Amino acid sequence: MASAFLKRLGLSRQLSSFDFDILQSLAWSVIQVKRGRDILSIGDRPGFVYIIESGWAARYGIRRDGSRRITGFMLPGDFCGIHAVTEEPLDHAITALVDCNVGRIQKAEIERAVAASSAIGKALWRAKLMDEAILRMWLLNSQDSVHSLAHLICELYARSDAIDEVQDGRLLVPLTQEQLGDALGITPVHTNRMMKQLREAGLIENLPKEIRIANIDALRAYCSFSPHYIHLPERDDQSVAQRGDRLGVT
Amino acid sequence: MASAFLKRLGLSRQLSSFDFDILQSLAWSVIQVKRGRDILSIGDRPGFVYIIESGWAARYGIRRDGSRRITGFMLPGDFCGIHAVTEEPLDHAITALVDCNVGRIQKAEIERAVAASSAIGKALWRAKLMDEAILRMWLLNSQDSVHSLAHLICELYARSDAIDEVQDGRLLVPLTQEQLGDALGITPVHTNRMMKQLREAGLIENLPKEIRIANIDALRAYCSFSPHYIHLPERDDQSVAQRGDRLGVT
DNA sequence: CGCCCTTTTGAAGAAAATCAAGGGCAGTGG
DNA sequence: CCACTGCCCTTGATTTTCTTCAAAAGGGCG
Repeated sequence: MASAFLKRLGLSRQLSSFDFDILQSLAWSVIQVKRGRDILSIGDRPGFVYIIESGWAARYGIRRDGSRRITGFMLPGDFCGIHAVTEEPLDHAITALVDCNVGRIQKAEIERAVAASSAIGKALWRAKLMDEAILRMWLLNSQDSVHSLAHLICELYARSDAIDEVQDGRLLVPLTQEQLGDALGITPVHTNRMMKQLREAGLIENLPKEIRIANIDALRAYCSFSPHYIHLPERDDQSVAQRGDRLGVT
Repeated sequence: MASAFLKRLGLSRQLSSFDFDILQSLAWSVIQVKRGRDILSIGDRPGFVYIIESGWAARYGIRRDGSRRITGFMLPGDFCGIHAVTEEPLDHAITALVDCNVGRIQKAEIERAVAASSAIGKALWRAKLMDEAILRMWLLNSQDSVHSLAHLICELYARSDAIDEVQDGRLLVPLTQEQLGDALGITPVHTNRMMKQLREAGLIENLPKEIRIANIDALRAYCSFSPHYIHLPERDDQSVAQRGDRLGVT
């Protein structure tokens, strides 16, 4: 079974080895999705749950005027299509922001796993509640663009960190300014200016399609980011010392 | 058991009389919450699931600058505190927008019901997915204030309609302009001006603490509202004729 | 009656969108 | 190898949208 999915659900630390055995017994397959292609489209009734194995994807909707709004990012281990339990057609689309490997598990397999272990059901709930908490935070945080941008970067850092995709305190965000703007609800031009502000404040470094965050603590302080709402095991609780060692800090 | 909750979960039309029997056997109590009081506060680990029996409530968060952002409305039958399954503290608060009667059911009771019937578990999933769909729509729709406001009113109309709180095609929204503004992320002053625009366009009538929508179809057309995303049985599918009769339309 | 809350309106200022143009870099093809 | 092309980033100038500050009017209630 998909390793990213196992890792993601396992983050809750509520799964037993029995639960992992069940998850590993699920039949799954992998598809490759090129950057810019949709993984799921509006109106789909997939029958599968899709899991990002590698790459970044996003949920989005299109407005009346044709503009796109990204309503959430999907990192490795995140899944979509779980709405299939309700038989409803999807009300938004999912697109690959970079080339992705995407795992698929049939809905019936998921239902089998949930029936076999209430802990797995709870882990799925927990992941869904995290999506919801992030959505609420995007709304709460949509006041001024610079801080929104900083907060979004902190979110992506925290989520990447949870799945061990942060190296030496540095995260590469493989997104264009247009993609970030679509997530913040601002224009690419304005996104650029806000990036410049963060850059000149010494909070991020950025190159084309890359943002580097060297000093996450400063960035967090800048936008009052507190990772609790994401409900993921925060590394800095138990291993801030480790990371400090790696960075040669303190 | 709480009648509003039964009605709400029953909207999915996937519950059998067996399921309703289970729900009705759940032990519950009712508390009264005055307008302006919190039902749940940030950091709470409630142990109960709370259900609005009557009145309107809202989820909200407080920003660094002290301003409030409403991230969702709760109408009769809607519930909160279900996050308790994950043992996480609440990351936002719930407040009564008007005087409310609120039912409480112990978490363990809910878990018993879910264990006894997968249909009940699915109904809870469905309700959560509706919350999420609404959050996504708030983000998608946050482009220009007039249309956002119109869209929000359409949402509240659709949700009220689903629980039979629309009379003769007219809905009374018992919210102040400040409360609406907190939900849209705009100032009360600007909310007022946007209301004026809708009023002068003949789309709504409003008095202090009341918005009347006489012609919902015109309002929906104005902001391109389509109720599908709410995933509630739309009345206009099966009973448009009925409502038309009541209104004397067609 | 007087107070508080809500609504309403005006005027000035800030934030973001829009319009427009130029530059860097990678990949493609001659 | 180099020119061309497309995509992304960057910057400036103007306009629109929303906020902020200020003030006043209406209604309900002790």
